Amino acid sequence: MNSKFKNIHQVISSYIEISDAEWSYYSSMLQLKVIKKKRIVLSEGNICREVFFINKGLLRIFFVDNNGEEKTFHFALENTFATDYKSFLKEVPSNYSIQAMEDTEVAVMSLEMVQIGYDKLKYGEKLGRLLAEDYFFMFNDKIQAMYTQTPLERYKNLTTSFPEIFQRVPQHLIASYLNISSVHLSRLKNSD
Amino acid sequence: MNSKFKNIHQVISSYIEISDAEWSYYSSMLQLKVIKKKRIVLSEGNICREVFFINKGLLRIFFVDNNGEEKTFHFALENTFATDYKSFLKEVPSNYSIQAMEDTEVAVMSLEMVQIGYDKLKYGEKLGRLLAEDYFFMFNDKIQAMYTQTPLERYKNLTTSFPEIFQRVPQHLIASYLNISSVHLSRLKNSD
DNA sequence: TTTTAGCGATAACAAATGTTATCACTTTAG
DNA sequence: CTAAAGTGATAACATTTGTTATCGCTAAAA
Repeated sequence: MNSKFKNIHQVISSYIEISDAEWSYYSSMLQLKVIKKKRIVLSEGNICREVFFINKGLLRIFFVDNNGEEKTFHFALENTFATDYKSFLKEVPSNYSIQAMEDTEVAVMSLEMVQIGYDKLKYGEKLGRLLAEDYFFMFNDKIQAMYTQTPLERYKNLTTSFPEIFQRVPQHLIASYLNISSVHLSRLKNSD
Repeated sequence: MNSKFKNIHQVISSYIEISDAEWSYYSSMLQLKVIKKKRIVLSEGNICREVFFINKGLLRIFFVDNNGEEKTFHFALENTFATDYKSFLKEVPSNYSIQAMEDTEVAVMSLEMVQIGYDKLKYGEKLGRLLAEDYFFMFNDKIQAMYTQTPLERYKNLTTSFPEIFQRVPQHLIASYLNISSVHLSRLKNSD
């Protein structure tokens, strides 16, 4: 069993039962890649052909608004998946770009591999369902936070739920993630 | 075949293959209900025990922010599902309330019924996956709209994508759905 | 090493949005 | 039918947030 895929094995095992035989069959389709810092692995307008599982490092998912400004949609951390799920599954052009914020080691899955998972793994469809549900819940919480919290509250929550982020990405990207200007974030930080 | 469940049958059939035998078995677990206008069918803090499929009418999903003000999260229309999916699946207290905006006819599914679907229907897990994916995509679009569009743009999009809404729900609820004050929405409307 | 580009704080000002109050009009409840 | 509650427009004002510009500092590139 390739130790490089230990993390993704653990995560998948937390969702479904998967036998060693199944895993050795399935994980043989995984590809390990290292993405250099600042490298863009998906550009807006292209079809997203890969799901990245992050072993180490940090990916940033962003899109460009009507004024041509980048908005950071999500920071994808270790042991989570990163992709444009819609573009990937439906094979339509993506609205998103994905960029490495650090040298990042990922396990890569293709669409073919995911579909083989649905068809051939005993609990493949269930895995797909549970993952979609979990990411759905995550988005749900994000929307609720956008509705109910002020930028200052969102900032404070971030400092408690993920303090390392401030060491790992520049502040103006955090501002864009919070959907406020960098000047405003600086003000909020230094005013209480 | 009960004609009251024709709509939900069509929607499910658009996701998966389901035989007549399977459907007559499965649909026998459905319950038809009529919800009177203004009636609240889920209150914040309670566990959501039902998924509603809307035959006719309109449900409003909302939560209460830190200042005690209602925020309208979603308007659920004919031929769509409405629930707090997280509360329902995980059996945890809900952050949401659900209220009928009109006399509303729904087909009701229990958690037990949904789980039987996963286990017993040939493509039950696949149905669950595809539904979770679709609602995930919907939330994804909603987040992107919140990041990239001004309130005026969101308002205009609503007028084109769902014009009837303005006849069916009061404007101040639309304002809360757009996440702006009712005064501000009134201004936007009457200023260009 | 020496530039150059990126980053974050700050000030001054502008624009967007919220708050409160009032009013006319409708719908609903008794 | 009548009173009460709900609804939407509007004005005046307050607050939040964005924009532009500047500056010093640091990190990256030549």
